[in-house]
Amino acid sequence: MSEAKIKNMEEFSAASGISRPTVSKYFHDPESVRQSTRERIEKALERYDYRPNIFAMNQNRKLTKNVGIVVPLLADPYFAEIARNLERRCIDAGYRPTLFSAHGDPDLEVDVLENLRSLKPAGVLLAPLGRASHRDALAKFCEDVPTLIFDSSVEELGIAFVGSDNFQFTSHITDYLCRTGEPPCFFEMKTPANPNAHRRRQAYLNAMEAFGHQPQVISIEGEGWGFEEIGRLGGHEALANKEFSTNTILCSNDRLAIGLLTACYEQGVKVGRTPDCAIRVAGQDGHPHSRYTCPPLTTISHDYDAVSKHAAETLLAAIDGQVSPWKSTRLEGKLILRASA
Amino acid sequence: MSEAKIKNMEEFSAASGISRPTVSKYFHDPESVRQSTRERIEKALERYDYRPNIFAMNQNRKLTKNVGIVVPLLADPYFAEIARNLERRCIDAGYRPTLFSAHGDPDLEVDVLENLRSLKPAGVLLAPLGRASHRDALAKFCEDVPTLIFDSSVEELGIAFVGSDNFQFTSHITDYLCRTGEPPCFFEMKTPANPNAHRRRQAYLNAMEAFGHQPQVISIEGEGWGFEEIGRLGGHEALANKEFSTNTILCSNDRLAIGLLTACYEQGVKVGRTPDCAIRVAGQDGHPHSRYTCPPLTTISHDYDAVSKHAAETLLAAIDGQVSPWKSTRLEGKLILRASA
DNA sequence: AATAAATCTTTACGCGCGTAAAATTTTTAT
DNA sequence: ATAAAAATTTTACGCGCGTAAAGATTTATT
Repeated sequence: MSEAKIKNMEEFSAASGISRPTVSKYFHDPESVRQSTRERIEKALERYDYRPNIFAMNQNRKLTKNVGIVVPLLADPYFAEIARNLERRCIDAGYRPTLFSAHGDPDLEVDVLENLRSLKPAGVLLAPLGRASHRDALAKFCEDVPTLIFDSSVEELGIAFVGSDNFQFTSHITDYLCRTGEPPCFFEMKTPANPNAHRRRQAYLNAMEAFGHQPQVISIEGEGWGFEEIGRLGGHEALANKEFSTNTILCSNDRLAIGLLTACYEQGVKVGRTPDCAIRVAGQDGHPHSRYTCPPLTTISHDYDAVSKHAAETLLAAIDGQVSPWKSTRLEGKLILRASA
Repeated sequence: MSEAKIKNMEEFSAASGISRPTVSKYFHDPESVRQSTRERIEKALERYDYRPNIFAMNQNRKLTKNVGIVVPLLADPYFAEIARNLERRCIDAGYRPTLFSAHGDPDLEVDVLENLRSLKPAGVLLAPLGRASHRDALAKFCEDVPTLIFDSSVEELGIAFVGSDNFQFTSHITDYLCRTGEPPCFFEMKTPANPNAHRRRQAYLNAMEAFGHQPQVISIEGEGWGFEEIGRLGGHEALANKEFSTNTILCSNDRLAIGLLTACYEQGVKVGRTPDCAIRVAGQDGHPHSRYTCPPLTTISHDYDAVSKHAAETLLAAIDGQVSPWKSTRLEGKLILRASA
């Protein structure tokens, strides 16, 4: 394939017959050079597999092509999935995404952002930890780097927020549950990591009132990001104490529901919507795993594609100079009916 | 906190009263300068929050402090978990890890490695896709960059291999299953993505022979990395055709087992080790999710900590110049007894 | 205290590329 | 064909730091 080794842009420009500044311009944006020039460069690119030194590039460019993607917990397949989606969109747009996880730790979140700074990113897609985040550090970061907040909003930080409409989520699934059986009680963490949880509780209360039903919220103890275990332990306790006033339980999120399902199993409580079942359980998020619980989990799913598309497009537009006032976009979810409720 | 802004090492060296080359030396390795010098630098570091420009550093250093961590599928919590572990160890050792996922796609795997090259990494921790990997591209990469292969080995590539002892895994759990009930049949993918699967099948066959039992392997169709769905569909088919010759099923891995459990549920087949259950199901891997299946999954778990510790230490030692011949290390797993078998 | 060894300072160059300015060439418009 | 506009080439400098070499200083050794 390739002939003699090219070690820098100087040599490549000689080999391609195009001056170095023009070659540099080409690598910055291939569309910025005349078509005949572009063709000559690309022909040379096929002969020699030269690629500009990324460190030298980034050192001098005012604006790099780096994009940071930061999620609270990469071990959660929900975030892994959305991160994958965002990553692809950035690459396709000619950027270099780098993936970071706060691993559920607010201090680490700050560390990650601090490290990100040194990459001089053109922009950052950030899903904050939420309640536990060090708000001031996030705010300072957002001032310095164009940052789009997704998944869970922290006030009006960054250039915009893109996420799901938690009110619609909970209203919609509460409505479904009310129409198909006993009205649900609401199963949640007392001190949730994520502000979306509060919206969901409120939406549940609103919906129940609108339907003329008596709401019941079961708030369980537990700290951190081990939601399944928290749901399992809380579920055991709630079941043992017969805290559920109805046979239908709407969980604040799918991971909590997964833990609750395990607790139900361990207590011999049969879950499902058939007559032989004792209770119905539903989740919220459309977690990648929700299809494979036993019973498969009825849930309301994020529109992964739409959220990540909107998030990536908004950030990249802002990077390209499109200034617009801070805006919050919340997309609707889709009900996924399965055997659990 | 910080006083006047420092914008480069020149200014910082002036502020700290230490010459720039010595400061440079300090940032390369703080231990390489006299203690009194180190203290003066670190005192200045507290006053001014200067950090060397990472691009300028990497441009000139023969060896960067970058380490790549590449996994086949980050959306799989098993890999997310081990990646997190490796990441931490690299950071603690003073390196800058960057996380990559091939997202189950061999072409992407090559792209990732190609991109990694431009980061001039001091070393790479690579869990290859396996069977589908473009072997030649991996081999070429391993020649150019110190690469430690983990999780699943591809011949004798890289500086070493660290993973789990699949023979021990399967022998051990097969032994357990034989001692506690009917001997198991083996549930696997016909064309597994991962070479470990072949070892496990072979170990199953060996173990069954050693125990004097008739082995039975059920190889199901399915391509790609959607193991749960493959296991579910294959499970449905095997159940419908009554292919299982015994009431005990050992799955090649936990994700397959999770899918099989879902199939069992959907067919009304009760899983567990109590008398009222129709079959027992066991997995292999100690997948983070295996605790929360219904019933919770009996499995044999990787020693996550030991594997990542050994992997990171081996790579970092090699980076530090410790040359040693290629070596394969396979660590034993621990049986985790739960309700499913 | 004298010598050797280790460390630091000074000086200087190079890495690979971005980018600015002026001169030149090519393309487009009139 | 000619002028104007657009693109390219030439020339030159700078980015922030690594690193080498020679000399000066500090520390360790006897």
